[in-house]
Amino acid sequence: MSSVDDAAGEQGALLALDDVKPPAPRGRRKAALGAQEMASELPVARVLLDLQPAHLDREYDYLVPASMADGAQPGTRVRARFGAQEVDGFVVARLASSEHDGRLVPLRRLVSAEVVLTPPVLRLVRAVAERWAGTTADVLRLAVPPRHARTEKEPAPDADDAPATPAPASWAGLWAPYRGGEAFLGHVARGGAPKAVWTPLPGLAPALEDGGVPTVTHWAAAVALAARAAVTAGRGVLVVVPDARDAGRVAAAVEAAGVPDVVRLLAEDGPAPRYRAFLAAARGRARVVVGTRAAMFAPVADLGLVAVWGDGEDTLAEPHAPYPHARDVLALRSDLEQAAYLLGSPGRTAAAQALLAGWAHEVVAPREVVRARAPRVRALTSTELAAEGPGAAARIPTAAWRAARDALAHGPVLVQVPRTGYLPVVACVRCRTPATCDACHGPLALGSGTAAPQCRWCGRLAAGWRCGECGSSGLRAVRVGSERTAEELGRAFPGVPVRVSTSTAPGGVMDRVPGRPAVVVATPGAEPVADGGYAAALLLDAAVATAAPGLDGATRALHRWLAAAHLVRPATAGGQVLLVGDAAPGPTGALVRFDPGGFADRELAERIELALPPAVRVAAVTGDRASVAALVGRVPLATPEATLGPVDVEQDAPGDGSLFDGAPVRVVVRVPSQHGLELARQLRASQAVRSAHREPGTLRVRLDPEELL
DNA sequence: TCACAGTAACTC
DNA sequence: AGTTACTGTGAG
Repeated sequence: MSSVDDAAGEQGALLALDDVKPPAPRGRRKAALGAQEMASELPVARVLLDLQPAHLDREYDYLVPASMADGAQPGTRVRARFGAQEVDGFVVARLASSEHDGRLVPLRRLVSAEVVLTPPVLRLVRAVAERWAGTTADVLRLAVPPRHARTEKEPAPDADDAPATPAPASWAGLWAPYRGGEAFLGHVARGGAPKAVWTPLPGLAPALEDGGVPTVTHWAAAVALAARAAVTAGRGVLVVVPDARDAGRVAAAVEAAGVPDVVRLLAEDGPAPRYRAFLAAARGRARVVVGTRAAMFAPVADLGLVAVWGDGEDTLAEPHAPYPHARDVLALRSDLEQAAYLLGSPGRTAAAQALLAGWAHEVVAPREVVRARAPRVRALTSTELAAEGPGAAARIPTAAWRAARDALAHGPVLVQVPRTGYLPVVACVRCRTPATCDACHGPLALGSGTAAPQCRWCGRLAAGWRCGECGSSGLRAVRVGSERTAEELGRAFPGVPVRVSTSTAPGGVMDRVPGRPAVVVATPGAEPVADGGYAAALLLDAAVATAAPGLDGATRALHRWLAAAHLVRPATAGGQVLLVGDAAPGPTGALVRFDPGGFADRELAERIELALPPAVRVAAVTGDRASVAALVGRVPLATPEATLGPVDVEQDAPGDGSLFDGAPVRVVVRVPSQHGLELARQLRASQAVRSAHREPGTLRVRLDPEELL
């Protein structure tokens, strides 16, 4: 036994018996062997360790060496011995004594004296782990970014004590058209914690007097005013958005609204800027944090408002265990920290609608206001076009070409295409069997050159492809991508610039385009804002959008269409939206009426009827058959009536074939919402048993799975 | 009688 | 997870 352990052992015994005595070094022997002195005040640190196994998910007590007495405060990063290994952790409390009745071992190292895990965030982390049946360590990894030592040592930037400047006069009254809008804002300004699900009006905010900020969307300006209200009340603000572009837009709007100390927190900026922004929040310098998903855990001090923009975008769903969704994490957080909650989106998910059942208020504008601000929307379905003759069945029917041409005389035209690429999905020309890769069975796509089809999963070229069913070597397009669409539009409108805004386009995703005539081809979520608004938008391949598998296909499609429609001028200014292709009637009608709330209301009613989420709480357990059975077998709430499956699931994502040992199956456990937390607890307990017993195989437990069926 | 594998327990 | 302590059966 090492000298350190020896000393600690005696210290531990002392601690276990009576209250801690300052650990006076007793005897030459220990001093000679290098025993450490322990802190004289609060010599015990309770630590959350970064341990993977579920059954180790609890706190452990360590002795605090005298050298760390001041530094190892709650919230700091430490390293400690755990069994034979040394692991990272966070101090969560300093105590006079421990309840542990074994020996205590001293902390090994104070990694940094920076307090990075604040008490409110710790409470949130615990609540998220519980609610999504995950481990605290997993959630901590999402909540606290990796340390960047150099950034930590940087001198604090000169405190620009820029006082808040007045809000732009032209933005006054942005919330006035909404029922409950001014009330919400006032409540926030008085330091209250109202909760709102908000359907913003489309279009752009009034231009600023000083012209300092170009084209700000109405929603971003409205969010900025809400942030300003909370800051006025002396509290902090957190805004979570789907991507960096939106973060830039909101941050610019908040600054334009005269609010100082705005910080962007984006994972994609890289470790140093990310940690810098995180530290600014942790040190209380940032009063408004605008960021993407991971920012939902940002340690904003005295949080007064959390806002989530773009519910319905899949980037708000955390892809790492335990897969919490920003919408729900922030709802939880707003309750835990008595902060206001604002959920806004062009569309509305069933989950957002469910928040209106007793938790949040709906903030929407009356119909006549919506009608006055929205563009005119037409659905060019094939029945509607039947009279038109040959052009009706085309991907872009004659009526759409005509509308685009007319609109181009007045400004830019947005063309939304569901997919990037040229011909991203191809099939056998004769029997229409989808063309797949011989090597990995991934889908084949055709590029714009004359090159051979290429696998979208493994990248292999399929030169000399032949249909596995009929032997034909000819290919036909099943889907047309943004590149090919841009090419067609360029030919159709010679002299008009065609710009492509997609992740794979040469220029990437564009933030903004000028108000001059141009065709702008974009994939959903990548639409640039046009100065002055688009004269028209064409939403192509509508049927593709609503045919997406899963419960949320229609909701998602409607969201994408509305998001594009938001960028178009009002009907009174000639703005027009054309939905092209036969989509499901539900979302089509909702787009024409510009009514995501009504759609979500019907959607939720249907789910209540069918006992589908979010009307019920659902957990999906995926893995090899034996593991799934064992895990679910220990969950009392998983009664036969509450359990669906197991069903075989195919792992269709490229390259995650090795995730599970055997053929994966999935069991779905479905319980009434009020039993949701208990279900999560039971699943967590069962996973702890599983890890303690070292049951073989691989498993994934997911609450509120986004994709079902 | 000792060996070593399979297993149960523990880690502050 | 990583490690150790502890059963049990088997060859010598």
